[in-house]
Amino acid sequence: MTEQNLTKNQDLVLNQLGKSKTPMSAYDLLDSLRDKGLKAPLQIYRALDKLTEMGLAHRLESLNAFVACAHPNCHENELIAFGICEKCNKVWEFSDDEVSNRLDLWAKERDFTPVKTSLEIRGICAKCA
Amino acid sequence: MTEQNLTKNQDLVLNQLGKSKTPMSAYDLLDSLRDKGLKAPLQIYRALDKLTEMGLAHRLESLNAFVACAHPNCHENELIAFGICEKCNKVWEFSDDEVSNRLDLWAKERDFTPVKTSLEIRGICAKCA
DNA sequence: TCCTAAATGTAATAACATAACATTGTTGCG
DNA sequence: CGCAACAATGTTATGTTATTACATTTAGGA
Repeated sequence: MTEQNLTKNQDLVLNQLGKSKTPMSAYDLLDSLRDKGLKAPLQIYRALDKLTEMGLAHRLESLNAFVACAHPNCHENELIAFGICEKCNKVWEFSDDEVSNRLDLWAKERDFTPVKTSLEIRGICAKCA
Repeated sequence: MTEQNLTKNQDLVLNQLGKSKTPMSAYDLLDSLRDKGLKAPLQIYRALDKLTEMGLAHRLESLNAFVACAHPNCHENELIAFGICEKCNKVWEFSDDEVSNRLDLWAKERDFTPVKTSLEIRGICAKCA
């Protein structure tokens, strides 16, 4: 079970992320959750830290923003890639074993121990083209 | 020839990046270049924009920092990947056709038009292990 | 219960990035 | 040459993202 007990703030943040069709920054989240009593960035960042640690949310490095995991039961350790439409801001989450393998190989050849990989394809989606 | 004529600020920034063994943030660069007359963040950011556009420098999204291109004559359009040691901060720049192909395939299948892809493996290098 | 670890609340500040606008430099063309 | 057009620069102010520090509260186990 991935749905371990979330704390109040974590639950608020994850829910808000889940409702959004596009990535939200920490400050977007803060604005949406003010009426739920959240007042400071740190409350958001702390929740996001835990959620990303648990694999329930992901950080998009190239946007400084966050999304709820599209596959809440996904294996935490595999490489997750994102396609991001720069027009409509929608995000596609995917993974590709071939890609994972090639990157693992690169790492093995150099005795490099991967901790966290980010792979983000920014572009224009079919609908927006 | 990739070494088109750089402007004064671009040249200063690229040189400074080239000297550094590790990525530098825009503000790191600003601090290093104050004695050369640079005073404002925007001067740095503008130079970096052009340099990355030309492929002479790269932005590391997961660090909000920049490096000089390791292969100044590299083809601009191919996918560039980075290994980043979280201990010593060294960066390895590489590319992998297999990975590129898989990502191209993903995009083609969805009529997604890639604009810029970032691929960053953060971890611990052999020396730091 | 009592202790500990985790989570929370709050204020202040640090780090990263851009907007707006005035000025200067460069290029090419009539 | 002289002017137009555009690129680059300089400067101030401001916007956005993220963390430090420290006090307080909560939840769960011995």
